[in-house]
Amino acid sequence: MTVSKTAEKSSEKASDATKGRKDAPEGQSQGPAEALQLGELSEQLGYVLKRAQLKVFENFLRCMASLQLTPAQFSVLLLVEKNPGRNQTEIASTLGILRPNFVALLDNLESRDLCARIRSTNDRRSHILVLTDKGKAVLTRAKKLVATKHESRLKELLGQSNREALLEMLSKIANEF
Amino acid sequence: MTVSKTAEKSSEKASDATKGRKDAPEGQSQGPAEALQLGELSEQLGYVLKRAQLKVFENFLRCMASLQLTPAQFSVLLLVEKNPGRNQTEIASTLGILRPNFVALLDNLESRDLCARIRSTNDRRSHILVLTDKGKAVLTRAKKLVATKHESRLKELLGQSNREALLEMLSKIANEF
DNA sequence: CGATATTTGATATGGTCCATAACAATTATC
DNA sequence: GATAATTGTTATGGACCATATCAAATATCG
Repeated sequence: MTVSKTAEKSSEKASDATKGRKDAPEGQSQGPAEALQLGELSEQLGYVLKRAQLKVFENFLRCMASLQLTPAQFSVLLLVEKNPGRNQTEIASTLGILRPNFVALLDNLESRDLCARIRSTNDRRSHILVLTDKGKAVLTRAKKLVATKHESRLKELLGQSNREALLEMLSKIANEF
Repeated sequence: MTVSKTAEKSSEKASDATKGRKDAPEGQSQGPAEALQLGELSEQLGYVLKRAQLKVFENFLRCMASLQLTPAQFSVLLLVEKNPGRNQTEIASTLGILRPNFVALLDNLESRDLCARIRSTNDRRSHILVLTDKGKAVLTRAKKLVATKHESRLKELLGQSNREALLEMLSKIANEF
């Protein structure tokens, strides 16, 4: 597995296909070469899954470039909007983020005035999370960008019914594997 | 998005569902609470994709515990077996691994006598990669483990035809998104 | 041929994300 | 009221990813 993000950044130059290539000079085999055979790799769920995930995140970042939102940040905003009044531990753990790592993420959102921590009066240890007005506005714009530029691309690529089937299968894997 | 691996390590203890919970004590709303609403998050391709990917890798590592092979290492062995005589740059770039990062990965495999670097006689800059006998044997066992414990679980979960459809869609995303 | 550019493997380095331990403040438990 | 547990936080280390740079070897081209 392991698929870096650089992978195919247009590349070309080393893959000119027609380089200076003498015809079988020495003993060492120097066949037509060029493209490698992926073989069983293309049947490995993990390999394909990871490659797809990287591509999707890459595309997501491009779509959100104007709002400067990462997938993680977007998911936090979405979850806080849907579940107002929850504290950091609840939001973080739902997203699978460990509390220590959630601090810097929140610091960022708060410094940009997208999200606010409010000391709970019930339990003065915890911080209630809420979206600021700016946060709500940004999230609204973000949703539109995702819908029109990101998720729409999926439908275009797979078709509506396939898209739903894909999401369902992935959810099943995420929850029951 | 962002889904850590710790996420649900059996957890339970804070989610006892029936803790000491007085009935609406003060002004601050303290409803039944408990489970958060994922909302639109569960419809986000990136979110579900990442969660599924983490689960699959997690399961892969468990299945390969006896052989101590990571997804990345397994993919290298598979690709070297299928494409003997290729150098580091070719193998690495096919997997989307940058050459600098490929060095340590190979060092590991070579130190375990699974893979060997051979100076090419054609081009003495490059290292031809080959599997050692032990590498071939380990890879054979690894394939069996993956087939019987890992990929088999997919069929069990989704069914054969769905599994194929899933791989096809993921490949499409990986290649055309 | 010989000077220059390119390629290959490697090192060093920094960034990001993930995971654990530990702490102060607060709250729960007994 | 003493002890345990929880919350947010800091510090820290590991894994992975990306860039710049290097020496050795090769390719390119005048």
